[in-house]
Amino acid sequence: MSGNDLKQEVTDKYSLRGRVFNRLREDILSGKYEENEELREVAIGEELGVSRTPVREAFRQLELEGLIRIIPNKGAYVTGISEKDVKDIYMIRSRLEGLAARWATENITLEQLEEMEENVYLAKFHSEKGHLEQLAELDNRFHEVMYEASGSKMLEHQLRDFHQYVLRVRKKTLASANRGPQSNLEHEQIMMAIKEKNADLAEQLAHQHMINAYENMVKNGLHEAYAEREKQANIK
Amino acid sequence: MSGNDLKQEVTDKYSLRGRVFNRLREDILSGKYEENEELREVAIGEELGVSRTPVREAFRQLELEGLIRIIPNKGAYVTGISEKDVKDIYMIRSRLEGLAARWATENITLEQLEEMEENVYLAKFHSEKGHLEQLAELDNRFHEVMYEASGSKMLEHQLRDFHQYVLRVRKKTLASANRGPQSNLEHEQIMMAIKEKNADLAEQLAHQHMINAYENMVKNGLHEAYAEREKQANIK
DNA sequence: AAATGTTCGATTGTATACAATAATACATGT
DNA sequence: ACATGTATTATTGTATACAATCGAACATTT
Repeated sequence: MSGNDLKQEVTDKYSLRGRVFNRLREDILSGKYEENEELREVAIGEELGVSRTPVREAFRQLELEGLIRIIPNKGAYVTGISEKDVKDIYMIRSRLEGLAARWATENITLEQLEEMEENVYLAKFHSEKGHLEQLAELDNRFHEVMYEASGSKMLEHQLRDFHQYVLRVRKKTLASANRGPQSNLEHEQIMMAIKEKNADLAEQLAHQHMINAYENMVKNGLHEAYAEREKQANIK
Repeated sequence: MSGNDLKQEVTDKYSLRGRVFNRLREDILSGKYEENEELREVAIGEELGVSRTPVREAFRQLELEGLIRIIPNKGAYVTGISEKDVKDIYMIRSRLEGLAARWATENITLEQLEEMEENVYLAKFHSEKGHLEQLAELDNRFHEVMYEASGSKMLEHQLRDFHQYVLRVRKKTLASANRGPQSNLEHEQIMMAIKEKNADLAEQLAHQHMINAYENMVKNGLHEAYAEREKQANIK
């Protein structure tokens, strides 16, 4: 590896700590633990059949990932993500996706470009057939390829981080069936700009693509999802 | 606190783990431990008078901060930051600084704006007197205020992370005395754009400001600093 | 009854003991 | 001499024991 990441991945999948970390992350992102829920070291340890040590170490990492908040001598609590945070992330991402598109224009390999083209083509097919799952998968993959093509581990990592982080919110809003075709059309335009080596246009399009995605999310009830959450929290 | 950070700060300064973390971070950033140096748990523990447990937990956090790399069952190694990484970070920062300037334009308070004005004024004074240290301090502070004024904890945290990260490189390059006045002039322009509520201009200026800072760094021997480092590594 | 101590249990923080792993040096066989 | 296997040792990984801290319930005082 030539350059080092700003943030390191947790690659150690097979140590107990790694397993605890991955499991907890998944459970938090999937919503198994709800916001502000307290995580107790022994309870988690017993559930996964390990002692407190690896659990504690996993906690420390989850804290830096922003998934839990540790109050010294008190406890670990699942963090929430506010409506404004979501907006901020999308706006930040819009800038960085633009940069990724620019760099991809400069550095993309033939294979990567071909995968992009195929992606757009396949998405068009699944879109017509109404295959939402495949469409979501292709959407993710399109962005992944662009990140890789950017040739910047640094940027790639940042964007992946953000992407994962907002996954929590995606689950709260409706899967928007009607955004599929439009989103794919935008992918196609980005891909074409990259292919034609028009970095300025690629950046601009990728930037707007993310803003459109956010606005679609708002339209599909981001605010309502939060209001609902508020209400339920008050009941308890 | 309304919104949560994407990445949490390590606030726990008074636990042993917090102290180990902060100490190690400082030592790595200051260059006490060189690139690829192995950090042994017992050795660090003895040096700071603590057992392995808090050291290990600090290690796990430093890994996610990207300052060390842990290879399972093997060891913890101080990570380097490549020449390309530095460039990437500056380019990413340029985008995000631009966004921060935009949001600052929308959200800045009177107090914050006044601090910016005072900052620029003071910097002009110290620049004429050749007070490099105060100038560097004011430079940092200018950006800090802008981050705060952006009103986005998310963005603020990202930018602070990047800023800290490149501090390691700053030490390798010369302090550029002649950039001072130009940099402050750019600050003034950014401040004026914010004051006049011209968000587009503020974003554009802040963006360019960071690119200029990077190019100045290159001119002042970033590449040479790396070449020198290569050479020394080969000798060993 | 309200405010203030106080005790006790639960939980986190740290140290230490033990297990697993990896690297090194050495021995052995070809 | 080279390759391969093996013992040794240093180091990390995990479990557990003990200390410190916090909070809730109860007791005490006014």
